[in-house]
Amino acid sequence: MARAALDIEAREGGGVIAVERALAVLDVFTVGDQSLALAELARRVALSKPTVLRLAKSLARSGYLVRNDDTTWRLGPKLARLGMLYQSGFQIGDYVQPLLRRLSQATGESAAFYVREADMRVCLFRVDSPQSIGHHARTGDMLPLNRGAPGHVLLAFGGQQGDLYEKIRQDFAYATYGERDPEVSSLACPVFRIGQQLVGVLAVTGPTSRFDEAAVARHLEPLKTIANELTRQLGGKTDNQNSTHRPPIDARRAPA
Amino acid sequence: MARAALDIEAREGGGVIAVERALAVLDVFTVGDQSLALAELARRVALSKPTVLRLAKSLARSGYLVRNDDTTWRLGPKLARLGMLYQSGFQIGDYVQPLLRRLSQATGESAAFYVREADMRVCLFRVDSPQSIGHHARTGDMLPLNRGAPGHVLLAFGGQQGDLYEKIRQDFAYATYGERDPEVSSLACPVFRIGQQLVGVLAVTGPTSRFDEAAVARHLEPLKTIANELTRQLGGKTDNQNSTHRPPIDARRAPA
DNA sequence: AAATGCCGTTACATAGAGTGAAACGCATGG
DNA sequence: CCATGCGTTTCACTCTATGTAACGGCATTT
Repeated sequence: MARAALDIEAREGGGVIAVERALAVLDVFTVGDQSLALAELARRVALSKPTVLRLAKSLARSGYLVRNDDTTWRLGPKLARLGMLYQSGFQIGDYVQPLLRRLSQATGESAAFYVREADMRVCLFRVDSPQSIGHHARTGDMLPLNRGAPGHVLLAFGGQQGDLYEKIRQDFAYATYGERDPEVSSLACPVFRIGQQLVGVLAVTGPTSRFDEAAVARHLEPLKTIANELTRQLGGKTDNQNSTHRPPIDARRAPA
Repeated sequence: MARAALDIEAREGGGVIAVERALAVLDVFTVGDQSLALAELARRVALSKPTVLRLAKSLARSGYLVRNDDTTWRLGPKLARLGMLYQSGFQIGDYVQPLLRRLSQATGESAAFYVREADMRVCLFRVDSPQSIGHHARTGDMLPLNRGAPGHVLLAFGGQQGDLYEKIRQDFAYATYGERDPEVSSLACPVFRIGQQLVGVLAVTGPTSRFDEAAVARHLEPLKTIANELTRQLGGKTDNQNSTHRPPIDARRAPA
């Protein structure tokens, strides 16, 4: 038997080992690999080939993998369906997507919408700028909360303690310059729904090379305007100001 | 033990029962249900509550489900990531999406791109018209090949026999009026890549009420123009005509 | 107040499912 | 022509996955 650490965790966590192994097979697919051979899958998940073959067969029978004619495997269409269902469960796509397009057009940069998911942030929607370059976050990407402007804003309006987060709660905005990825900088604003509950953050993202403080100052107004519009559409109250001026201290928002 | 028919199939197919059961748990989520209770999941997959609880725990540990504070379950962010990877594996999104927007704008209807996946067609990309109404296909939806214009066109250029398909191969287009869903009509054109290999079909879709033969005649030219442009971008050869006139018989395309 | 029903969860004994080593035939390439 | 690596099948063994039963909590009903 394998006795891998992950198996023990699965069992002790009250889970099913075979299931987590199968999901691990899906997880080894990354942006680079369109199709993977059985032996390659087995190597990446550190399981025997017969075991991975059985798991892959079951994944394929359910539409989560597809077996190519050359016996390699690729991800299956069921994942697209469920990915859309995950997205649409938030019931904000109809509002967010058009505004992302406007935001991208107004700033000339890429625009994205992030939600918090446990101790991570997920890029729920994204509109690429025509001049988009390099390695940026894609829809569905999971990134850390403590790196990058969107993450910090999510933390701030999730009630995080600290001077930095106090300041973000006052400004209703935050910018980072190459913090998570040296080549990527971003500016983010919170979005609320009815009851002033945090829904997520709207962000403008661009390459650090052209995304300096002057650019941030330029992008702040359209971002705030559109974030406020989104907040209004979702039933939340706006912060009554969308200029680039330092906002007055606003105590309406209480940490959770 | 359960001895369900699906379990026997899984085993005899050389698969892993527990895995297919877990995937069945994901499959019970549909557009309506944002979050589901454990008991409801157990009912839908016809398994005992302890079993489903263990499966759900494993699904959640891997990010395929999320446990809400009220102990209900919803789909997890990993599905969005893998759904995007499935899409991007086709390496056509950068070309298709802008053209779908143009097509939707030119016709005033929704536009979609379908690919064949075994004996089904999958809506790989979709751009909703501003006047979109009712129940239409969504990105990731799996639909039958033998119902609806996109399905028939995929069959035709997949080499299907029959007078109907011979005609579609001549016209490079086909329209259906409420065939799959009485309220939905559509017009579809094939798209090819290098070597004249079928990539998928471009389609215009609208409510049957306003999608009559006159509308199809109006939409045919922009659809063909944009389908040809896409084919050109993907390295395929176009059919040398994009008018609404009956095309001459063209024998370049051989059934697979 | 008591009772009922349904929820999510835990414990446990048992059946049998999942497992990997070994061996197979088949390409591929040195 | 051998060597290597591929996908696949077989098979005996172990331990995993399973459902029943029972628990406590929470509404709603009686």
